[in-house]
Amino acid sequence: MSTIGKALSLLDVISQLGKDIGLTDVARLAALDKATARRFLVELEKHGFVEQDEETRKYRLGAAPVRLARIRQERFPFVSVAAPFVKALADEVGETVHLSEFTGGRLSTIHVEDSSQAHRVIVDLGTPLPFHATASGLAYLAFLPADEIERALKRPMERFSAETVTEPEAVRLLLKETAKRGFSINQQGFEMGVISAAAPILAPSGKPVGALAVAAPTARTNKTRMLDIGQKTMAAAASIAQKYYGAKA
Amino acid sequence: MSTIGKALSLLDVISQLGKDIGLTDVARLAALDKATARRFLVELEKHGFVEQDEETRKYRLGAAPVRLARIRQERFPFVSVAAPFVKALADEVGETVHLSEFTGGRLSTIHVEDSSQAHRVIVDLGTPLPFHATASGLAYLAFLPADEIERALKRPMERFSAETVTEPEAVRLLLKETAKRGFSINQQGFEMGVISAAAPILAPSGKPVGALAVAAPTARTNKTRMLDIGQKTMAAAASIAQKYYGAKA
DNA sequence: TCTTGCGGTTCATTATTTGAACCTTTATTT
DNA sequence: AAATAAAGGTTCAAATAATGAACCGCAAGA
Repeated sequence: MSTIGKALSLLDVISQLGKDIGLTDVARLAALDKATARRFLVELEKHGFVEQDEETRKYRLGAAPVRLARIRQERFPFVSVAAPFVKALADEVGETVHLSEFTGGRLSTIHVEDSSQAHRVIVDLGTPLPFHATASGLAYLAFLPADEIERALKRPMERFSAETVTEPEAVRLLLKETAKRGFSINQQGFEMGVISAAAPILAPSGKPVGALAVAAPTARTNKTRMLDIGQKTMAAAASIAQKYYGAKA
Repeated sequence: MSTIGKALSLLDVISQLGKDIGLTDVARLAALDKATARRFLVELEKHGFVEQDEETRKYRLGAAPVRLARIRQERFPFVSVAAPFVKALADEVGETVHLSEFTGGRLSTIHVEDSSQAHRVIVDLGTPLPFHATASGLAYLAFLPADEIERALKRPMERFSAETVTEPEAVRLLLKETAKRGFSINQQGFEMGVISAAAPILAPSGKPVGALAVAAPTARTNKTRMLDIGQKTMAAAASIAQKYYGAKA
C-alpha cells in the first residue's frame, strides 16, 4: 500500500476510536511501526487532520475535516437536505433513524436522529456499516449492478452476532428480496436485540449513493411493524433523493 | 516534504477551488508531476477524500471529510455551539459575520452568517485567512505568546490590496493595539471596500483557538461604528468561549 | 485529415520511507 | 527514594516506494 493510503488508514483508525489514543497504541492498531506512525501523525497534524493533546500527549482527530466538510456540503448538501426527512421519519416511527453515505469503499453513518423513546438503539457515527450484516448495507448492495454485487460477495464476511448471515448464497437471497421489495430488513445480524429496515438513496442514474435506515429493539417489533416501517423508510429515501437531485437540475 | 504532506496539500488545492478540476491543471496548481498527481488522486479517492466525475473525468472534494467532521464535532461542537452567537451578532449588527478556527497552521473560515442586507460582504468558506491582512488573523496573532508572534512576523507577507500592511513593524503596532483593545480592525487590507473587526476565541488557558469577525462594506461604516461593532464582536467571542469551554468542565 | 491537448500509464532512476535499537521522560512499584 | 516499567520520541543504514520524462490512446477542433 502506498504511504498515503497507510496514512489515511491511520486517520481512519483514529477517527473510529471516539477518544484520544497514545502513540504506541495507535501504531499497534494501525499495524505500523511506532516510528512510522509518529511521522504520519506529525504530517497529519501539520495539516490539521490530527491534533495532539498538549497535556496527555495523546492524539485525536483534528479540525481540518470540519473545514473540508463545509466546502463539500456547500456544493453537495446531502446531509442538510436529508436531515429534515430523517427527523420526520424518526418522529413518525418513534425509533432511531440513521443516514449513511458510500465513500472510500465503505458505507458510513453521517447523520443520526435518535428515537425519543427511553429505550432506543444507539448508532455510532463513523463506524463503517458492513454490507452483508446491516440493513443499510443490504439496501445499498441490492441496487448495485450484478457484477458489483458478485464482487462484494466474494470478500470474506465477518460474523458480528449469532444471527449474522455469512453465506454468500444466503446473502444473495436477502438481496433478491430487498431488490424486489424496495427495502431491506436485517434481524440482529449486526447486533443482538436490534432489528433494522433500510432503503437505498438512489441517484438519477439508478446508482445507490447511500442508505436510510431505522433501527429498533426487537422487543418492540414484529414482522408487520417492520414491513410498515420499511415502506415508510423507502418513501422517505425517495423523497430525499428527489429533493437532493431535483433541486440541482 | 513528505509524500503525505504533498498529498494533503493537493487535497487543499482541490478544496480551495470550488469546482471540478482536471488532472493536468491540478498537477500544475499543486506543483506535482502529472503521474504523481494521478497516483495521489487515486489514493485519495480510495479513501473518499476526492471523487472523480464519471462523465467529465474531473476531480473534486469527496465525502469522507463529512464523516470525519461529524465525528470531530460530536466531541468538539465548536461550530454548533458558536452558530447561535454568530447568528445573533449578524442580526444585531446587520453585517456578515464569520467564524474561523486555527488548524493545520492556518486560520480557516468554518462558519458564515450572511448579512440580511442586499449589499453585503461575501466570505468564502475554506479560503485561508492571512494573519497579517485580515482582522481575524490579527485578532488571533495578537493573543499569541510573544515568541510565536515574532515567528509569524518573520514569514513573508503577501500583499492582497493597495491597503495591505506588509511591514513587520507596522503589523506589530496593529497587534499591540488589538491586544490592548481586545479586538482588531482591518481596513481594506484583504479586499478593497471591506472593513472588518474581529475578536479571538480564547481557550481557558488564554491561548487563541480561532476568531470571530464582522465584515462590512466601507461605504456603510465609520470609525465609531466599527468600534461599536468591535465591542459587540468581543462580547460574542467571549460568550462562545464560555459556552464551549464552560459546558465541558 | 491533421493537429492539439487531455487523461492516463510505463519503467529505469532516484529519493524517501522504514524499523530495530536507542534515548528520554513520566508514572508506578518496591 | 531508588528501582522499574512503560510510554513518547529519535536515529541511521538498509529496503522500498516515489518519481517524471517519454509514451499511448482518445476526443475535440482546425
